[in-house]
Amino acid sequence: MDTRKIEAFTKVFEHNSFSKAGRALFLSQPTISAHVAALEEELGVQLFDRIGRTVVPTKAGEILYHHAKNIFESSELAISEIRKLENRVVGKLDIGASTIPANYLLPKAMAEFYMKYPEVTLDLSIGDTEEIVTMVKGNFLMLGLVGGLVTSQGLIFLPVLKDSLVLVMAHDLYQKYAYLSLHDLMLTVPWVVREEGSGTRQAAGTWLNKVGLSFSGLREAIIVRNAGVLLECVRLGMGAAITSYVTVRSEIKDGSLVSVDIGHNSIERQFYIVYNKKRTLLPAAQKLIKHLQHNLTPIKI
Amino acid sequence: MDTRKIEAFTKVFEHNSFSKAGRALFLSQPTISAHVAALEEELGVQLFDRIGRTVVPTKAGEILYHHAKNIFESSELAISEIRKLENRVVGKLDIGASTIPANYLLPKAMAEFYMKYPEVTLDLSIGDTEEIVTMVKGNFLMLGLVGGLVTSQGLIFLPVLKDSLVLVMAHDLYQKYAYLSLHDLMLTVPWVVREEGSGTRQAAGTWLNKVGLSFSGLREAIIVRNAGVLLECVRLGMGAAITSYVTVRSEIKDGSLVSVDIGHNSIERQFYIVYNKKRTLLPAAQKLIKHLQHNLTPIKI
DNA sequence: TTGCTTATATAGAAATAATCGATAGATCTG
DNA sequence: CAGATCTATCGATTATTTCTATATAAGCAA
Repeated sequence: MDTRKIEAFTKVFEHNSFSKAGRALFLSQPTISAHVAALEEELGVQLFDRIGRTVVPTKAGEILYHHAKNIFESSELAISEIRKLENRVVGKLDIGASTIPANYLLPKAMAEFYMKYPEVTLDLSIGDTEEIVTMVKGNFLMLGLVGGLVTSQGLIFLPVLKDSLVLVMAHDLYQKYAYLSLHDLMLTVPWVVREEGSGTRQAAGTWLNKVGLSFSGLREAIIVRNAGVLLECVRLGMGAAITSYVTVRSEIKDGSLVSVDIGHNSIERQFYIVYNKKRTLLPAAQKLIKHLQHNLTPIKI
Repeated sequence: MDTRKIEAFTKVFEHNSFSKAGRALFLSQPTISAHVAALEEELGVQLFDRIGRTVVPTKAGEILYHHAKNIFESSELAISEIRKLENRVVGKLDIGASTIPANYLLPKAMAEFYMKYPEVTLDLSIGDTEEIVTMVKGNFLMLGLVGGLVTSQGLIFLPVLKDSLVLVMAHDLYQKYAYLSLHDLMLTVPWVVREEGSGTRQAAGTWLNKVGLSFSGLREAIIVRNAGVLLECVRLGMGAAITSYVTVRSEIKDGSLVSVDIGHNSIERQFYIVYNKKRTLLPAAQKLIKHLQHNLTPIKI
C-alpha cells in the first residue's frame, strides 16, 4: 500500500485510463500498469476490469478509491496544519512554576498573555523549584518559572525578576524572644522551613551563609512543602520563617505577624525562566518568554 | 510523504527512539534516521528534538502523528472492507431490464432475492432491450434482463425464459376487419408498434418474416416506446399490435380486446440475462444470475 | 575526571524498486 | 481491413532503500 502506487491507482480510477493517468502523473503507462498490478497482487483482488481498451473499476476498486481519498486528505491536512503552526501563535503550552511565581507573579501575566494571544492555551503545573526544573529537563514542560538556580546541563535560565524575602514570626512568639539579638534569636527560635528543593529555602540558605549561619545550625521545628502551609504554621506560632514578602504582606500590615528587622543584609532572590536549550520553541513559547521578560511586574511592597 | 517514511516516523514517535523504531520495523537505525530526516526535509520543519540521547516530538511531530494514524486507519479499513467483500453477498448491484421483464418478471424474483440476501441492494433501470444492452456494454449496468438478442462482442446472453406474444385489437376495430383473412387483415389494419430496439418488436419481426411479411409492409399508425402506452393505443382502437400476452391478459378476458387467432405459428420470444464477459462478477451478481435462472416463473396464461 | 555503554548521524556499498523505451496483443474507428 | 489507440510484458537503466561500518555525542559508573 505504497503512496506512489495508490496515487497511480487513484489517477487511473479518475481517468478510467492507464495511459491518461500516466500523462497526468508524468509517468509512463507501463509504470502505471505495474503499480496497479502490484496493488492488485498485494490485495489479492482485481481493482479494474480491463474490457478491451476501456477500464472499469471493480467493487474492490471503488472501496479502495474511497479510502485512498481519505489518505490523501489526511496528508494534506497534516501539511496545512504544520504550515499554519509555523507562523501563528497557537497551541497548548505546558508550563510550570514554583509556588511563589505561580501564585503571585503568573496570574496577572497569564491573563495579559491570554488577551494578546487567545489561541494559546497555557497548562500550568505547580511544584517546588526542583520539581519544575526536573520536569523541564525531562521535557514534560516546555517552560518553567522558578525561584532558584539549579545546575543542570542543557538548561537555560533567564533571570526575570527579583523578590524580597522577610523573616517573620507570630507576634506572640516574637515578644518571647524580643530581648535577644538577631543572631541569638535565629539560633534559639524554632523554625518553619521549606523542603529541600524549594527556591525559597535555597535563597534563605544563601542569606544564612552570608550572616554566618546555615540551616543545619537551626532548630527546624517543621518542614513544609508549600508557601501557604508555611504561612499557616507561622501564624499559629510554631516558629519563625523566611518567606517571600508577598505571602505575608497583609499579616504584617494587620500586625498579626512581625517582620523582624534584619539590618542591611537584605534577603533577595532571583526568579528565572527555565527551558531546554535543544527543544524547538514554538512561536507561542517564544512569545511567552518575551512577554514574561517584559511584563512580569515586581511585587508591590 | 511516503508510506514507509511515515511508518518509520510513527514508530519513532511511539518508542521515543530511533533505534527501537528500527528494531520494531526490522530496519536498521540509520534507515530510520534517513526516513525521518527526509520527512523533515520535505515538510521543512523539525519533527523531533534530539536532546542528547532522548527524542522528544515537536508540535509539528505531534500534528503529523495524529494524521499518520488516520492514514494507517484508512488503509486498514480499505483492506478489511475488500476482504469482507470477497466472500459475502453484499453491495449495490446496478441492473437493468426491458419493459416486459421489469414489469412482469422481475418484481417477484427481486422480492424473493431480497429475502434471501437482504444485504444486497438492487438498483433497477428500465429501458428497451437495445438501451439496456447498450448500458451493459458500456458498463453502467452489471446485469440486464432483456427480451431480445443483440449481436455484440464481449456480451454473454443467458436464455432464461420464454414468453408468448399475441396479436390484439380493440373489439370494435376487429369487427370492422373480421371478414378478411389473417394475411389480408395484417396488411390492411393500422398498427401500433414498438420502436426499433424493442425486444418485442424484434420478436414480432421474426414472426412476421416467418409468415411472409415484414414491418415495412405494414401500415405503422404509431410507434410507441413503452408497453403501457402501446396497450392504451390499442385499447383506444388506433390499431392492431403484437405484444406480450401478460400485458393484455385482463383486457382479453373481459372482452375489450380481441386476441386474433394466428394459427399454428405461435409467436414466441426468449428472455435473456445479459452481462459483460470480462467484468468481475461480485458474489452478489453471481447469486442473482443463479436466482433468476432458477426462480423466474413463467407468466401464467 | 575517565572509560564504558548506548544513542543518533553520516558515508559508502549493495540490494531492491521504480521507471522507461520498445514492442506485442487486443480493440475500436473509419 | 488498415490505422490508431489502448494495456501488458520484457529487458535495461536509473533511483531509492537499506545495510554495514564508523563518527560523534551523551549519559553512566567507577
